Amino acid sequence: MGTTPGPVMPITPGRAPLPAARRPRDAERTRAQLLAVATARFARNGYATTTVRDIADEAGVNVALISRYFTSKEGLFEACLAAAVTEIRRDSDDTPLDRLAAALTRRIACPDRDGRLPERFLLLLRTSGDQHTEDMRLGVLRSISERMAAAGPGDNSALLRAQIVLSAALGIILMRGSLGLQPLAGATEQDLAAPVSDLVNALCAKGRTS
Amino acid sequence: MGTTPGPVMPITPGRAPLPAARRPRDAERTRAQLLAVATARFARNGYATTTVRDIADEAGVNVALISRYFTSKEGLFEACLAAAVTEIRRDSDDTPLDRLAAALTRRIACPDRDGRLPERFLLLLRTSGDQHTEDMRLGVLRSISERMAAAGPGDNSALLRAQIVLSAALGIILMRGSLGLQPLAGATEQDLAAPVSDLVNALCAKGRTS
DNA sequence: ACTACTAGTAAACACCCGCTGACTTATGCG
DNA sequence: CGCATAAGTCAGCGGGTGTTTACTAGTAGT
Repeated sequence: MGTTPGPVMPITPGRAPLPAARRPRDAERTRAQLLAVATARFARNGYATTTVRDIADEAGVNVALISRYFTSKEGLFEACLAAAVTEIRRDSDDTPLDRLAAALTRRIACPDRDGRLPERFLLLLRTSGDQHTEDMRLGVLRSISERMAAAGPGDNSALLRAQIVLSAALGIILMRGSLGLQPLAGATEQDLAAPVSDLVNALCAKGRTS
Repeated sequence: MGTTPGPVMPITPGRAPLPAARRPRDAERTRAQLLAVATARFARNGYATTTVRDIADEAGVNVALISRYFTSKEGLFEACLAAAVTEIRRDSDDTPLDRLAAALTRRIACPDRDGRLPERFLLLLRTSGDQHTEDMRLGVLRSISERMAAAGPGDNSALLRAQIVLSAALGIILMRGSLGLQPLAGATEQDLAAPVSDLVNALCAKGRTS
């Protein structure tokens, strides 16, 4: 805009005059930023509502870079979902089965320092209409519920019960993050601990009633 | 689909040649049909994804009638949500509190003859961005959860627990109707009865553990 | 310093969306 | 019948969407 093309700052052109770690032209960085912004907006507002211009503007880059880096809006969504799925899978495998209730509570209550955990799960509930992303979504939900089913007794209804618990968790996340129903939306991890524990025990515990 | 009122049959133009009670030009009927189709599509595919032309085509009428009868697409959505809310409120008031688990199971399992019950609840999870519809949504969720809270003991956490049960129910409906996760999606009312009963008892029953 | 290459930009394209105004057709009433 | 009115249709408008093409500007290799 106002930066004339003339030699304004005659600093030594050899090395970087900036303090440190400032690369104004970093493809990986902008790519990652695009991914982060898109994930947040897709999770919060859904696929169809979110526009590529909004994403690009918030990321501070040009719209065309979305098509360049991710082929299309749908490609960007797929990349977001893929990243979320691998992260969910990773810390799902790290969770010991006997700590299931506590882990679930933590996921629901968004205890992560950057608050990005429930965002990933919210993204699982968003759809772009593409079949490939639908398969990814179903795949991770299936494997999580299968792992949860292993925590309880070997009933033939164990998987069904695990999926009900998973549905409950996602429902709570949706209610808190997207609908904002009070007092559920404002409940802390401590508030949620006992009820969620009751829920998990009633459906998945080894010594459940029925 | 096949009943086009085109000039195919040159019957006597004086009176209605059709058997009986068939009025091709009925404002209330087309209005109701528009509402039914819109509710189904909004619930299944969301607000932004659904186009007014799709709705009009499926209803078999012209697009302009949506603006005529409901002012705008958002007005149509609001009408759909209002109808769903009153219906939900009505049969929520008819449900005795001690039958809560059974009633919830029935709502989840879609036992209605026309299969429209979970559709209404699914609509509660869709948003158009308008504040007025947001208030309607939150209002019905709040009153339902308050009524459910009255079923259990008078804890200060009763409302929170009731909202968790409600979130679980909506999560299950979403998982069954929109995601299609098996075996949950294919579970019958009988399959769901015991797990849902356990869930409700663990969170809302008078003699619960914690 | 010159050049090849890549990150990033600007502008426009083609399309689809919700909506509208003028028009056509059927119904009800005198 | 004649006609006023409501029900329904048609074609097109602005506007916003995702995407592309042509361009500029930094950066690394020699």
